[in-house]
Amino acid sequence: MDTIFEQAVKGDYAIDIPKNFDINQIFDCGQCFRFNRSESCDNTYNGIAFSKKLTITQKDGKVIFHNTSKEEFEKVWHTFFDLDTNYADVIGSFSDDRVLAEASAFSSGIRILRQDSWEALCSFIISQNNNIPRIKGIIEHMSEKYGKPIESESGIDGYSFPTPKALCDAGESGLFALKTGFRAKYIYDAASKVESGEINLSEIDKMKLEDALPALEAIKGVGPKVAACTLLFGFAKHDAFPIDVWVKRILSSYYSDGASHHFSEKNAGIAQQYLFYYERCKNNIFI
DNA sequence: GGGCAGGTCTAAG
DNA sequence: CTTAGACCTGCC
Repeated sequence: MDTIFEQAVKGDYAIDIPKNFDINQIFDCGQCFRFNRSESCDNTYNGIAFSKKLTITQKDGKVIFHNTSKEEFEKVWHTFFDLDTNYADVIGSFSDDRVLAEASAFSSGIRILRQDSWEALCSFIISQNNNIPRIKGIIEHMSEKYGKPIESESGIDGYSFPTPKALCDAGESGLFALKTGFRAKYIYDAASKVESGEINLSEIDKMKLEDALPALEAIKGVGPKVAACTLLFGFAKHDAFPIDVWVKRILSSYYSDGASHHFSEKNAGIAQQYLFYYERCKNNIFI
């Protein structure tokens, strides 16, 4: 029932592979939790973003957006895959740093997805002190229970990520029932503050990084790392620089001066993602 | 089976 | 301002 053709067929939309585009790196580098490698088709991922189901294949010089119109590609996926950013230029700007240059070369197919800001906020709250399989499981169950079904001729393709209101209505107990553990009260606080307008995500979108970080950190359970991830992956603020255990390890082992002047620049977040992916692959952590 | 996972909160110095 | 412990749960 889940069979799809790897080649473009009627109803699909195909483009030439953009520079610096590798779906395996894009979806396995840990930035996004709702896309999964297809078990039946090579170089194919299935996922949901912005209340739409996408099956995507990268093959024979093409990227195929299955069952997708040109209009939907231009309206949703062009932006989602950040196709207007020139990653070769970004990588070029890292060439003076030996470690970063090596990590960039290794990870050159990564693009920072422009995900929905609310979904990114929730997802990275859930990610704290947690592992990827469980994070994905919680998000899927949360969507099934509190999201809306995404319908097609073949039935229900999946569920959209729940709105802030839906998670408010679920209540802390409803969220705890999803096995979110101590994060339930954090997710509830985020949902309440966004739903009430105390936190305004479109205002945060307009803010400079230095203002946006503390604005998000007003939410319980949102610290510097979750705030930076939210801004990098949910607001496309490429200067946000999340420091997790892996990046911390790189910083302490290769930048013994402690200072990380390279990482306060405008594309520090992209640098972070290259370093993160590079370090995890070197340590055989397959996401 | 037990440690650990893309952290953050809280309570103390 | 810096630093231990605790924390839900279920992978590895």
